[in-house]
Amino acid sequence: MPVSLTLEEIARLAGVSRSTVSRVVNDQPNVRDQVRERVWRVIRETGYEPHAAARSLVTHRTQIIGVIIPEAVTILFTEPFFVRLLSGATEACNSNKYYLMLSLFNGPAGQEAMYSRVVRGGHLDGAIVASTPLDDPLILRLIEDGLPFVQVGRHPNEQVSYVDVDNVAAAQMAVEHLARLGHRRIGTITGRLNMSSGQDRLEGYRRALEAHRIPVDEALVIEGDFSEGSGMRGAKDLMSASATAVFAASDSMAVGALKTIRQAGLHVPQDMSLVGFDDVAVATAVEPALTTVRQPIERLASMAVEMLLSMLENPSIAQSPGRKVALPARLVVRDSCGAPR
Amino acid sequence: MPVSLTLEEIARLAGVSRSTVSRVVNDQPNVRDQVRERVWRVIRETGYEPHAAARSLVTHRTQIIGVIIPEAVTILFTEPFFVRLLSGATEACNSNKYYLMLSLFNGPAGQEAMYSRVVRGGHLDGAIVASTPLDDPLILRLIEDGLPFVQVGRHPNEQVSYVDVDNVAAAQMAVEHLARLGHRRIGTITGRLNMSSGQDRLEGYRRALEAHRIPVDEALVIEGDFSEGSGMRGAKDLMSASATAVFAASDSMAVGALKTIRQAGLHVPQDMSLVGFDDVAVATAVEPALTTVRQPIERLASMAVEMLLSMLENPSIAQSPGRKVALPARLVVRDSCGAPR
DNA sequence: TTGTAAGCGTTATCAT
DNA sequence: ATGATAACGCTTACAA
Repeated sequence: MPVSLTLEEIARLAGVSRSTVSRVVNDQPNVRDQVRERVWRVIRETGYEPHAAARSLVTHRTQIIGVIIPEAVTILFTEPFFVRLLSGATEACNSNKYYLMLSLFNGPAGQEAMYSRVVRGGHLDGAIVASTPLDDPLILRLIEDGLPFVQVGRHPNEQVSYVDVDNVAAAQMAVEHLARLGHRRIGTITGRLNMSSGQDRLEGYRRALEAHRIPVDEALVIEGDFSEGSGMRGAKDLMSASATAVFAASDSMAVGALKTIRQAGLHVPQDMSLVGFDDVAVATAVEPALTTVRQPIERLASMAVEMLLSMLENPSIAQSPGRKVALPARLVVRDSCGAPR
Repeated sequence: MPVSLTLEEIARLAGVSRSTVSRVVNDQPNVRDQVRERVWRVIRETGYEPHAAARSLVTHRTQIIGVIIPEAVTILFTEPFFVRLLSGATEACNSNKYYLMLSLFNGPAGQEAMYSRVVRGGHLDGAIVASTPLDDPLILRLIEDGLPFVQVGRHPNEQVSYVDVDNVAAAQMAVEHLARLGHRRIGTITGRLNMSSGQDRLEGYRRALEAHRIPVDEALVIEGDFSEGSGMRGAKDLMSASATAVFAASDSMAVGALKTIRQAGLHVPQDMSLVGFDDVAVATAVEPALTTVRQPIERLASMAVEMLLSMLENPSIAQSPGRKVALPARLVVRDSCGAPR
C-alpha cells in the first residue's frame, strides 16, 4: 500500500536516467553537483524511498539482521534481561541503518520450517544468537548454512564469534565478597549447567573458594536452572547443609532463595547472606535489596551487533576463527550480605 | 551467503518449467499429482527455499509485520510487559508464516529517517504499534501512509483498530476491592495521563468511588508516570493526605510506594493497603506480595497480530472504521491489602 | 559525467 | 496441465 514512486519516475521528473538517480541515492561519485542537487530535490519532494526488495534482489543484501532466540532459552526471558538485550541490539542496528528481525523459536512445532525459511530464504544478512545451551544444534546449523552470526554468551566452538560477560571473574568476585565478610560455609545455586553462563559462574565460585583456601563441599553446590522456583528449592537444601551464605547465579534464584529463607523464619542478612547475579529490577524491589553482579547487557548486545556488521563488511574475517570478547561485570553491594553469626 | 538454489534450477532438475515449480511451491492447482510429487522431491532433496526478495518484488508482500515502539514508550519497557508482548506477537506470526521486524524508536535522532525507510521502503505488510501516547504523531503518519496497523491499547481515533484490556473495568474492580475492605480514604497514583491506559485506570478509580458513594478528594489523586520513582513520590503525598489505601496504576509504582511507606516506618497492609496493576514478576518478589490486576499480555499481542493479518487478507475491511476489542483483566488477591486501622 | 541494457529470482499472463 | 515470456524496481557493467 504505502508504495512510494520508483527510480524510473524520479529519473523522469529530474530529467536524468535511472542510473544517475541510483548513483545519487547511493552516494556514489561521478554525478555533477548540480545534477545531484536536482535529483535530491525531487527525491525529497516526492518522499521517494528505494524499494527494499528490488534492491535486495540485486545486491543480495537485505540490511536485516536476525535476533534468534532458540526454544530452550525462550522461557528464561520473562526477565528484563531480554528486553535490554533487544534494546541494545536495536539501537546499534538503527544507527547503522540495519533492521532487526526477531525470531523467537518458542512455538511448539514449526520452528524447523521457520528456521529454514528465515535463514535459507535469504531474509537475513546475519544473526545475533542469544546465549544458547552449549549443545544446541542451532549453532552448528548456522555454521553449516554459512550465515554470519555472533553469539551473546561464550561458546566453545573455535569458529563462533561471541561477546560475553566475564562470568568466571564476576562470580569469583561475588563469592570472594562473601568470603571476605568471614563466611566459610558458602553455598551456591547454579544456573543451568548446559549453558556457559551456568558453568562459568560455578567455576568462578570454585575459584573463589580456592583463593580463600576453603575446601569445596559438594553438598553446598546445588544445581538450579536460573528460575525463581529452583532458587527456592536450592535454598532449602543449602539451609539443611548449614550454609551461612548463598551465591545464586541469577537474581531470580536469589529472590526465590530469599522467600524460602524467610519462610523458614530466618533473616537476610543476619542469618544468611545472599548475593545474586544480573542486577535486574527485582534486585532492588525486594527487601533487603540484593547485593548482586551487574551485567552490561545493552553493551553486550550492541557490541555483538557491531561485531557482526564488521564481519558483514569484511567477509574475509568472517571466515577466520571467531572473535571472542569478554566484558567485565561489577559487584553492586546492597543490603543482603553481612558477617556470619 | 546461505543462498539456496533458484527456481530455475529446481525446474531443470525436475525436468519441468519454472512456472510449474512455482505452482507447486505455492500449492496452486493445475499440476498433475505425479509431477507435483516429483517436484517436491527435488525441493526436499536440495533444501530449496524461494528467495524472499524476488518474491516480494512481484507480489508486493513481504510477509513481515513490524512491531513499532515509539520513543515515548520505549523507556517504560524495562518491564517484562514488553517481552511478553513480543513473545505473544512472535508466536502469532510464526504460526501464520509471517516474520516480525522490531522497530524500537529509542535512538537519539534518526528515528525520522528510520520510520521513512522502514514503512515507505516497502519492508512491512503491516504493523503492530505498542500503546502510544494519545497525541503521538506516529499514528497519524501511519494512517496517512496507508500502512495497515493495529494498536495495542485504546486509541480514540475512529479509524484505528486496537486491542486493549478493559482498563476502566479493571481499575474499578481493583479499587472496589479496597472499598469493600472498608477503606474510604483511597488514593491513587495514576499512570501517564497522556496515555489511554493512564486515563482509563483513573476513570476506573473514579467510578469505583462513585459506586461506593465515596466523594473524590483530588488530594488523593497523584499523577505518576508508571515508573517506580513516581510511585515513591506519589506515596509520600498520599501519606500526607492520610490515605489508608493506594491504587497504583502499575506494579512498578506500587513497588515504589511500598518502599516509601516502609521507609516511613509504616507497614503494608496493616497501616496502608496497596494494589498494583500488571502482575509482572516484581509483584510476587516483594514482601508482602502485591494484590494486583493481571493483564493477558500475550493474548493481547496475539490478538493484535491476528486482527492485522485478517486486515491484510481482506483489504476491504482495512478501509472501514477500525475494529476495537477490549479484553477483561482479573484481580489477583495476595497479601498487600487489609481492612483500615 | 551520463545513459543503455542486462540481470537478480520470482509471479502472472497468456498461449499451447 | 504445462511452458514461454513479460513484468517487478533496482544495481551495475559497459558504452558513449
